[in-house]
Amino acid sequence: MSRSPFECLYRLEADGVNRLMRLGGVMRLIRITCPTKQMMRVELLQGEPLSEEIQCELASYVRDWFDLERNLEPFYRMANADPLLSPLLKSFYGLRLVGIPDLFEALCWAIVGQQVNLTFAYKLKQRLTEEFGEACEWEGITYHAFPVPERFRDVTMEQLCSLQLTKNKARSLLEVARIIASGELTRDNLLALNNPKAAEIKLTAIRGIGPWTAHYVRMRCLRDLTAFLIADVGLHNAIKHVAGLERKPTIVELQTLFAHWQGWEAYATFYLWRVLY
DNA sequence: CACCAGGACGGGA
DNA sequence: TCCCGTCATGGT
Repeated sequence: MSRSPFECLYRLEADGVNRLMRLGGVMRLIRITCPTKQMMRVELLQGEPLSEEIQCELASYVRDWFDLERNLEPFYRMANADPLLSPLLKSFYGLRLVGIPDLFEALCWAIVGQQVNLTFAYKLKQRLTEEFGEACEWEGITYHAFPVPERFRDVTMEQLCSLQLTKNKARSLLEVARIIASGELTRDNLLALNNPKAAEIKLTAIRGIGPWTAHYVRMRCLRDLTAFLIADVGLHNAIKHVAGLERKPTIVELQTLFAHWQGWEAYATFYLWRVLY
């Protein structure tokens, strides 16, 4: 969670994380801590108590966010026997693939992250969030939530470009907002396809969404662990670093590696990314 | 000023 | 289908 100091959608504080999120149509501020290694506590920081139904919704969001239902033993068995991954287990044992359960947020994050360094990508996300998202203040800190797609109905390309998005990014963000707001594209639809390739085809049909973005969304939102970011510059650099190479790996070398990670490509990628920060 | 960054697209072979 | 030039914009 501490990966980026520029993260604007949650705040780390005293061994826990605070986050503003929409629950049952209302913005609520929640806090998550781990009192013991076996327990995660989710509490409400302000407002009326949650109904039982909304409590369940929140619980399932948190389970999804941190991939809590996943049995990682098979991954660790595979990684232990892998020369590239086994050293990572010592440092990151227990790390789960942090998700982005909201499809619109995941797509936007991937779009702003295309071909720019992460520092700048975080800035773009922050500008979008502060400009169009909801916010609340608690104990002197302002918390922000990522905007909902409906918020972009009357937003123009020029507005987005003034936040330093490129024209292509502005255009595809507005298009994504439109088709999600209209119900044309939903996370449940993509999951119901129950077919990674079909989901990829559906996503890449959108202008501005290429293979990298589609796999990124499969990995972070649809929780498809076979997603592989073969063209990801960050992954290339991570492998170069871990393997002690003088150059970045070739596509063929990457294909060989991914072949060894069958079924856990996304976790391997997520663990490798960690060495960069 | 050059090169890089968690790419996408379109034209041509 | 595959390769390659081009676009685009802040960081370092």
